[in-house]
Amino acid sequence: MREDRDLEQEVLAKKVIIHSDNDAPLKLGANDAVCSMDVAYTEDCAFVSCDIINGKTGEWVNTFVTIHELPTTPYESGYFAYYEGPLLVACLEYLNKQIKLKPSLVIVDGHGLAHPRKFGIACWLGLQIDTPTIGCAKKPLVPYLDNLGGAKGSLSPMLLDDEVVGVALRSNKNVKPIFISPGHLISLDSTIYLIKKFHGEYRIFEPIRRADQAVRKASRGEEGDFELIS
DNA sequence: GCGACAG
DNA sequence: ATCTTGTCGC
Repeated sequence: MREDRDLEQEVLAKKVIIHSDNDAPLKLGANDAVCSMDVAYTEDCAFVSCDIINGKTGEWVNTFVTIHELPTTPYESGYFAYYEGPLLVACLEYLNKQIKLKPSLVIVDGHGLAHPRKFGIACWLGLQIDTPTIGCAKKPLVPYLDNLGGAKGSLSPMLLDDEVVGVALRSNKNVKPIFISPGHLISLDSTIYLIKKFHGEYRIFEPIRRADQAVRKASRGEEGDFELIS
């Protein structure tokens, strides 16, 4: 009964497309929307945020928050996509209908390839929406080489049976690393390049940080720099 | 064997 | 994820 989902993840993982670092990098222009998403939960509903930045300049465009019913599937490490994934899809579908939003890249709070079966939530979402995705997590799920330098920008590979499936990134001086990995339709090099490019000045990737602030405020009934859609 | 385990 | 204040340090 856990074998089923493992098998399903292994099957779906084969459909995931990770570009080679030798392939052309993902190019983003001023008209490309880069969306970073997060979710907050209350006792009776879930709030999903979608933070949009300009794909060329990285400047903030807008942050939307949508409200949904709580997931019925319980959260389990390794099966995060079954819990939170459908909420992300629902939010994006809603924004597609309401404002014709079509993301060129989606960055999620969780892992992509850097997952025991190479199928983190970023991979799952990428397949669902047929769009490039990146996973950007605060804790590792697979081992990483413990040789990270202390300087901002230092990297060390995350390994799954000798295969590099992501990197630990020292996102700022003297802070714990964050963990990034490609989800779908992107290479590891492009993943690292884009995360560094849009990262900002704190430990957490700035657009994800904004998305987090937006949903937690919205879930508490507070106002902020976001549009609550309902 | 025991605990830890993305959010 | 969520329950939660001040405080030390860069």
